[in-house]
Amino acid sequence: MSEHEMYVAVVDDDDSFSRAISRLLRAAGMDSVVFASAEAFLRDPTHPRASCIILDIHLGGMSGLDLCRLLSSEGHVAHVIMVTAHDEPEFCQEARQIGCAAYFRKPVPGKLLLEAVHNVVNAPNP
Amino acid sequence: MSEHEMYVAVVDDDDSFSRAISRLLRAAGMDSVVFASAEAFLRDPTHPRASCIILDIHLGGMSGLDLCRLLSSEGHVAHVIMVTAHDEPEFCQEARQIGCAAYFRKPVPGKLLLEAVHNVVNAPNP
DNA sequence: CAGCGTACTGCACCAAAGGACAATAGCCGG
DNA sequence: CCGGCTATTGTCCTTTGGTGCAGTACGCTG
Repeated sequence: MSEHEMYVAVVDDDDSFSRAISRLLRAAGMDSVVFASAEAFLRDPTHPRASCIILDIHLGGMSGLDLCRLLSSEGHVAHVIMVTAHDEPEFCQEARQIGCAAYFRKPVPGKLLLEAVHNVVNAPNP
Repeated sequence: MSEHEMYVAVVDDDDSFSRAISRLLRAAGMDSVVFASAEAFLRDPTHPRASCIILDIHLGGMSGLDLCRLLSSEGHVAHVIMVTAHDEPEFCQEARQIGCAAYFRKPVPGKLLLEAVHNVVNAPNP
C-alpha cells in the first residue's frame, strides 16, 4: 500500500476471519489493513485513511458498536460494515440506527461483502 | 442474488418442500431464500428485503401465524402467502384476518402459487 | 548474519445450495 | 374400472464457497 492511499480496515479479533477477508479484498484489487481490536485501530495513525471499516461486533475490549459510535461522534467519515458470528437482531437494528452501511452474519458471503464494499467506497460520504 | 434486490422468502421446516418451492421460483426467474424457522428469518439481516413471504403455519418454535402477526405489528410491508399441510379452516380464517394474501394446502399447486406470488410482488404494499 | 515474527499463498476439509432424476399420488381418457 | 400421464416431492450427487491449517518468504532486530 502506498503512502497516502485509502484502504479498507478490517477490525476483528478472529485472525482466521480477518485473513480470509483480507485475502478476498486483495483478490479484488483493494488494499486492506487488519486490526485485532478497536483500540489497535484507533492507535494507528493512518486510520483516518480508512475509506471503509469492516467491523466485528464482538471484540475484546471496546465493542464494534462502541467504536462505530465513537467514530461517528468524532465526525469520522468512513463507512462501516458490521459483521458478527452470532445471531443478534437487536445489534443489527442498533447498527443500522447508528448509520452502518451493511450488516453480515458469519459465514460472510464474500460476493455480497465485496459488493457492499464497492458500494460504500464509491458512495459519497455519509 | 445481489446486494439490494428483493427476494421471495420461504419459511418452512420441511426441507423437501422448501426445496420444491425454491426450485419452482427459480424456474420462474425469481430469487428466493429459504429459512427453516421463523426465528431464522427474523435474525437474517436481509429479511426486510423480502417482497413476499411463503410461510408454513406449523413450524418448530414460533408459528407462521405468530410471525405474520409480529411482522404486521412492526409495520412490515411484505406480503404473506400461507401454506399448511393440514386442513385448518380456523387458521385460514385467522390468516385472512391478519392480512395474508393467499392460503394453500399441501400439496401446493405450483401454478396457482406462482400466480399468487406474481400478484403480490407486483401489487402495491398492503 | 542468525533468529524471530509477521504476512501471504496454496491446499484441504466442511457445509450449504443447486441440479438431475426417481418415485408417488392425483387426474383424465378409454 | 384400468392404464397412462402429469405434477409434486423425495433423494442423491455435484459444485461452490468459506474457513482452518501449514508451509514459505520477507523484513526486522539483536
